[in-house]
Amino acid sequence: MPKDRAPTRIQKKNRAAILEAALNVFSAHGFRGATVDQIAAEAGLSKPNLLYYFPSKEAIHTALLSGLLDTWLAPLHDLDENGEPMEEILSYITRKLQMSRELPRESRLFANELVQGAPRIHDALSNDLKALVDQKAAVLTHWMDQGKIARLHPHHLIFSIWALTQHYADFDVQVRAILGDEDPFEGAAPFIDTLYRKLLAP
Amino acid sequence: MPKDRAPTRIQKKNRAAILEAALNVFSAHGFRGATVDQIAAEAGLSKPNLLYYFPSKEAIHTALLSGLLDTWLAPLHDLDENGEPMEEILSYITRKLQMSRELPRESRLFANELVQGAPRIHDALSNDLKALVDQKAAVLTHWMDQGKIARLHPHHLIFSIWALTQHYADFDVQVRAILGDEDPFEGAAPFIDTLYRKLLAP
DNA sequence: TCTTGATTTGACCATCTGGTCAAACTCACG
DNA sequence: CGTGAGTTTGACCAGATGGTCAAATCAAGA
Repeated sequence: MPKDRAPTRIQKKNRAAILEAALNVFSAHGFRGATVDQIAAEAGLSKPNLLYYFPSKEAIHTALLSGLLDTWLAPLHDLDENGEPMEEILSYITRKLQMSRELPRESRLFANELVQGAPRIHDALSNDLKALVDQKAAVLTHWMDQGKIARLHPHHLIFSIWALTQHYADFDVQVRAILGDEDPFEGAAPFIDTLYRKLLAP
Repeated sequence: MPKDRAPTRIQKKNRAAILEAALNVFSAHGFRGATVDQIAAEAGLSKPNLLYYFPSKEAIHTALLSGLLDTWLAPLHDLDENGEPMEEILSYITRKLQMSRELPRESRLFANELVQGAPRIHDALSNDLKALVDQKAAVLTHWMDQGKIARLHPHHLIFSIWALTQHYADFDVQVRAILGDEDPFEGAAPFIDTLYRKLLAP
């Protein structure tokens, strides 16, 4: 393990390669289904070499998740209470759907973790995530009080956005098996947009 | 392995116990994350004894999935083209949400399989499931043509129902971490009902 | 009760897996 | 170019895991 100085060129390159490989492998097989050998091979390193950069399989997983959590929650973070309600929400939805298209591995990484009971990120859920969602739920409620959007359970409104957008990344195989050649997102974008325009109309 | 005669009392009991245990373990850890020892222990059998009833771990998984697929798709199957459109759809949604509440293990079993690319049920998706969905999509389209419900992309309408209802089973930990003590389904049922009433109103 | 097939198990095996370690190699810089 | 820190690896290990097998035990019908 290198000293705690500034990371060298090689360290930066290899750490990045490992995290990239780990994202591929963990998102495709889950934590237990992934093997260190597989990640090492995909990163172009030997297993001992990989373990020179991260002390354990768990450490890679943790680094990956915590590094991506911010990215993953950024769109919700950006929901601006001073913006135009309808526009803010629809733009949040658009960004989330875009992330499902462009970052499906990240979506499946979290999906894998959550569906198995989130053993490694339970704390982040009950603390950071809950706080963020509660705060944004308050913003939504405020907009409802003002009559800017229809009155709905704010938490379930947020859940519905997550469910509808992430479905296309998480269950990609199923969606594609059913749609055949049709591009899922081509139809999903207008469908979801229509759905929320109707749902939120005051 | 017993002969292919009618199963004995003991065979029935043990096969059922194994499938029940396997449902617990596979739904909580995914295929690779589950171990035969764990399933055997949960079924109250020794590992060799379990392998006397099923030839391999994979065989248990396959038996479980194919045995549950019908149950899982029954509500969609029951969508009646001769029924009242709005009522049919809302009752389908209600049944799906109820299944999320009452059969969360089954939901997570399929979620685990799907999120990891459905390596073991890919065929069922592209054949049976696709056929069923296409057929029901045609029914929905017919109702739209008649002006009984709003015109929407029928496949995405079905996806949205799956996403919104199964979200509560598959991502249960997350939902509960955010809602705290509040019962998720208490709020989910009216939210989803309202959503589809607004969405489908012609 | 006896017999035969069904059931159960302890012991065992090959392979996989996460992780270690000392030795070898490479790189940057004085 | 020499040197010390940084990097890489072959060999190895302990425990987990899926699966096998012969022998022992059990159950039910003749």
